[in-house]
Amino acid sequence: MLLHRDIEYGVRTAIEKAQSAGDLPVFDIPEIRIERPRDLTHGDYATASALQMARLARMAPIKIAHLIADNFVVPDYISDIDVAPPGFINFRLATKYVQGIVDEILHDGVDFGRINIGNNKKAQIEFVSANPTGPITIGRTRGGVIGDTLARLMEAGGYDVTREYYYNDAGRQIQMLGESVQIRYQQLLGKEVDLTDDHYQGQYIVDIAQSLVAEHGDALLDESADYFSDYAKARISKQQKASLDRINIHHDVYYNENDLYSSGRLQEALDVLQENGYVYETDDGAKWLRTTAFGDDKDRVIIRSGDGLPTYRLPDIAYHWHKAQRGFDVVIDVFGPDHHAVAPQVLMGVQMLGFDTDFVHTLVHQIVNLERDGIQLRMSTRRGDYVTLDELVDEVDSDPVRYFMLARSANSGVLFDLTLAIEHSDKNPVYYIQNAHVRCAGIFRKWAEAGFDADADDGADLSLLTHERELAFLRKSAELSAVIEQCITTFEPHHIAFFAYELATTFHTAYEECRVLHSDVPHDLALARLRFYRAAKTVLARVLNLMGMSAPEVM
RNA sequence: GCCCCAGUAGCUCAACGGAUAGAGCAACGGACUUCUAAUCCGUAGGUUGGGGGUUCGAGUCCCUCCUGGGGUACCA
Repeated sequence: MLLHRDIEYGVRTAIEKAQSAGDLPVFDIPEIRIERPRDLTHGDYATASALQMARLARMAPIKIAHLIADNFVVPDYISDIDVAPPGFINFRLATKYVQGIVDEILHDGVDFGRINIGNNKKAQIEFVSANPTGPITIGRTRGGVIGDTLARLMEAGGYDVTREYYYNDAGRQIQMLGESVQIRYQQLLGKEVDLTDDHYQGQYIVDIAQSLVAEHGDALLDESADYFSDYAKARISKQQKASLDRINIHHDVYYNENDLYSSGRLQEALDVLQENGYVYETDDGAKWLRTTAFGDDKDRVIIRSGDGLPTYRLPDIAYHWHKAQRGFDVVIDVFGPDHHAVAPQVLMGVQMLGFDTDFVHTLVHQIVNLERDGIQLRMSTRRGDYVTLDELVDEVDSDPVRYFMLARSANSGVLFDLTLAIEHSDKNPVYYIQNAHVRCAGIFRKWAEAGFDADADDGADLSLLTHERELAFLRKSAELSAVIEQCITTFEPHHIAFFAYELATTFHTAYEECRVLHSDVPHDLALARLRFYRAAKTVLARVLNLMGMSAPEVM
């Protein structure tokens, strides 16, 4: 249950009651925000709504706060309500309720924290969408982690989520890919040909050419560049999927750009744009989209002058047009900083086609830099001098990649510390968090080794869980639903990473003082605590899973 | 030039217009015959880039300037 929603409802009802009794003047009640105060002395939940309403009510905020508190019907999960100057209202959870969170966790298991704000609405998240012209880079990796984590969170929030990858298998870049492989192939067979600056320079192109030589010898010398591009993109795409699999990222739909051509959808989009009067042609034969009508700086070319081929914008517009037609309630595009400028233009195009684009949210993230031993690595995407996802996973493993790519606001850059990421110590948040789960597992191992029944904690007396630190962990656990909600409504999945760390901190402090297998712990208390650690293990695993990370039994 | 992002503790970063701006690392001082010290407890550290404004209340909103990063293709 989302307690803050329930409290919000209670506050609203209290205000309405005070209004109808004539104690408060009648006004439209503004949005009531229930917060989780940082300071424990301010309770578990708090609201500043009395302060916000002071002007509307033309009354002192402290007086309004008291009226709300007096009219608030106290649910059984709340033990205390305080009014604090200048007009805050603080709510404290009842200890019995907090103890009962153990049962709630064990009952819900891997679904703990699940909420139904999505109501099974259809959501589509497009992420990674790297061109099949090279390996997945660390920049794309970040988009992948952000997109996949948001997908997991939205599933936990009751959405029907489709993970989609726009597979760019047409156009000039693919042409360049084919030529690059062809030239390398010819070079390997002794021909004197050279790459131009527009071609792909990476070693992986040579590797692909070498495979072709190994398989076919010189039999492909008369093949067109298309042959080479078809081969290369299939092979690169397969490798991209394998790379993403290493960090637990999988897509439900690969949407091929080529399909936009073969289905006629691209032509249809162009026709409708023309019918709607948003396209004009210049003397050189280029066709322009009148994006200035929607506030753009200048109009944009959608059909090139020389060969009459579409620029990337037209298929992008046709693709998003199709997204609008496919009936998604919400569409999220996860883009890197190199694509952020294009996004508005695409949405303008969709609007020109007659669709409202409010259902689309563009989530732009900033770049990733690497540092090792405190020294930042210099990378340049041009010349193929970049670090790939595979190299990163080879060096630091999957879990640190997932965590560090996530644990920053998308608006901030990530400075990925390669030295820290592989460090097995409390300095490394990845191990700090996972170790909490390992410590739980350790208790159950020792319990079994001591010869006790594995399920001895069934029906344990949870009212014995009175240690402040145990209760603090349970309070923190109960915040998971609100964190999931926050991540979804703000499109900011990084909050779950910070929550995971906070959860681990409250765990470790409890673990320090609340022993199970210790001679001076009474048997009843030991059973209650075993129950507690069973719940803790469940929550920790749940949160790690939401982040796409593993929950190890031993480290 | 224009657009986007950032500027918060020595460093890396949080903070849904609210209470004394928080964590981690680094620094300093403590705690292991322990269910894993891969941990815990404590101390210190700030004019939230500058200047205006809105508000009962601004790191957060508005204007302006400065600095850094990214983008500004008939490539995607």
